[in-house]
Amino acid sequence: MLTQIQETLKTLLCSAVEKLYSITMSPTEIVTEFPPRPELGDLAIPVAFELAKRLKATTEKKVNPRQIAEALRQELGKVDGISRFEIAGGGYINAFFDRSTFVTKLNSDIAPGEKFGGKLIVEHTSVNPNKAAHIGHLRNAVLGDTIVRMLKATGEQVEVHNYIDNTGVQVADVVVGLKHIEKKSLSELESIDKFDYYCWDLYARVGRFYEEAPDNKQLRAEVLHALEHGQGEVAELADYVSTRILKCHLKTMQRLDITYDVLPRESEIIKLNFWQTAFEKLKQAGAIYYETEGRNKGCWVMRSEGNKSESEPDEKILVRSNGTVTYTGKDIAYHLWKLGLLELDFNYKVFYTYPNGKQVWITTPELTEDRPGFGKATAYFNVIDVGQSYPQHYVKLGVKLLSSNKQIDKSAHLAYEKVVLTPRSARELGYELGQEDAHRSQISMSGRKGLGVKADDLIDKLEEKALAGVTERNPELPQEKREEIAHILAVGALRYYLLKYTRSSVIAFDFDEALTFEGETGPYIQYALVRIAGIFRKMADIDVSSWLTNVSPEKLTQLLSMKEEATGWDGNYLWSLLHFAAQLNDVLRTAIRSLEPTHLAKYAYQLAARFNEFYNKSAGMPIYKVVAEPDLDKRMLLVLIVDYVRRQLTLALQLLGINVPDRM
RNA sequence: GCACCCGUAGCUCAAUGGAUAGAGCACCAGACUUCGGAUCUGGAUGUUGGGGGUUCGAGUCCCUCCGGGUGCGCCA
Repeated sequence: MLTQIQETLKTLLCSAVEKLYSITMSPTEIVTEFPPRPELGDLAIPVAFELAKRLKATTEKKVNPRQIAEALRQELGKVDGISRFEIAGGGYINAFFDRSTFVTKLNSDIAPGEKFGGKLIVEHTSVNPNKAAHIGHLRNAVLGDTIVRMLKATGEQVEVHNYIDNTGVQVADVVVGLKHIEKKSLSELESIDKFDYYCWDLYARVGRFYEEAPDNKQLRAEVLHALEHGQGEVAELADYVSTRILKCHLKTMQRLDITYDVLPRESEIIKLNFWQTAFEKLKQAGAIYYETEGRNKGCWVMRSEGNKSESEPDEKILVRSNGTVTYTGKDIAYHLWKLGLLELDFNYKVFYTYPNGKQVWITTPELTEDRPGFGKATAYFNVIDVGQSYPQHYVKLGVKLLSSNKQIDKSAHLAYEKVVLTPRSARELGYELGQEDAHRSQISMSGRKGLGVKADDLIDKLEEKALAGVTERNPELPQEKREEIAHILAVGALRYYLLKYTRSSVIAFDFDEALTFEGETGPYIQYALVRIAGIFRKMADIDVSSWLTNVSPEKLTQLLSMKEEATGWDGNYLWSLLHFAAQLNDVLRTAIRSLEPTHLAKYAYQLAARFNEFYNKSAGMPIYKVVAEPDLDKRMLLVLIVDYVRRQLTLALQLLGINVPDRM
């Protein structure tokens, strides 16, 4: 309903603006906001400020925004669903809704906004398959997964990729460790439990191994060389490592309800010569240059136009002087494929089946019959840490140079900042701080050093703590049920923790903060819904909808605006709660526009806080006792409000990938 | 040296160029014969790092300085 009113007003204002000022605006250009205080109205439109600016620019005349607002108000006249307009402040047009109409038309549907259209590819997680995932990887996966949920909710077709760099240095290093430090054969690996943890430690040992003797690093080059050809014992070992670790990662992410559609591997990109085709296309399009002199002599490079200085042209090497292709080169080839610009396709096979039956596909070197139809997207979104902005810039530049499709321009690098450790959390992990680190406020996690909070460890701790709380409060529930609830709470706590920060904010990981269930946390929001569930357990067979069709608009309006001294009933207060609950769709649009799930997370928390406040209004003076309210109309309205809050809040949490228990 | 990000309450963080800059944590004091206290109410904390500019309006945009982080690989 709220969204409908917004769209109606925007459209009407566009024609009013056209008529009065001969200025053409599109509805999307008209901004609406919610007034800071409810007395000011239900919707504020600052369009008069914008018009004053434009009029000044074209006619040189200064016009008072208030006059413009007043004229627009006259032109709008009477609008359905709006009881009146007021001009406020410097020139806001504030709309007051017809409350009874609004209440009868409440719905919890996500209204599709401006669609991207076609298929969108979201790539996230993409952890090197050589060790256990840590908390930083979780930030990536949770961000990506939430974006996926948001886009799908608005009706977009989304394909989820998790890119697997199975032939890179990191996998090679673990292979060096297995072969030269542990001296393990392939058959001996099978019996190792928690293989990702085992490799976590081994990887750190390899780092030290390289430092012990400079010659040891030669071993890495040998392994990498073997991986290039993709055959032999070393290649088999590497394939075993990356495949088994990948399974570990999938299971870890599955704990947080994160799944993928397809797992493209670097080995197949190499084997199928994606780069060769991409290379030819880039050359034909004049997108890359062969350097004949200078420090990059003998290399093929891509230049970033308009952003180069005399001394150091801004460019990225795609082909080295020895003829080998860089990672960025391969990434460009992969992205050309993503967008259907390569005329080549992978072979696929099913890699893993989730408990709900959903299948994940992986690319494979064998020829297969299956053509699941991956790729050929209109735009891509890459969730990759901010440190890779430079190569990501060239990836986008590359694909744009090879396509005239404007939609591709909407593709984006969803850059996010790292998760780092506070010195305290590093010590809690048993890490001895060196002299340099001791002064720092934050300490980077490092796979090479084996320093980091492993994802599964953290989830275990959260579940353990949640279980203790659930058991304390619900001792009568069977163990299995309590564990199920504890899991839901743990996921809620973790996902909210990772989403409450904006992407550009560095998260300084702290165990106490991550493990709390009080205050601004996921379980706080879940708790509000558990309380609501409690209310409805006591009101099983209530029929609000038939009441709603029979109650008079006058009565509804009265209930939602009157203030009773005797009982404390405040209709305006209830209206503002309802109004806030109706803002979900608006918030979702903001979150998608900015590709910033934080907006949604903060909103969910605020809505839960509003409800908890409402719930506690019964303290001291029993004002809004839903179950015990003696007056039928009042009781029905309270049920309606609580039910609406429940629907909207549940939806908001679903978008964040957080489930709701009925008890906790 | 060049580029990007950050700097907001004691701490951790919010705030599509809009109305009186907000939350959580921590601290203190409170909350009914509970629709569940993982909750709520109250307390007080701010020259939004400094300075200049743009405009009806700046935490937000521009310039500059200070402080912190990251990138600027023929690594991935």
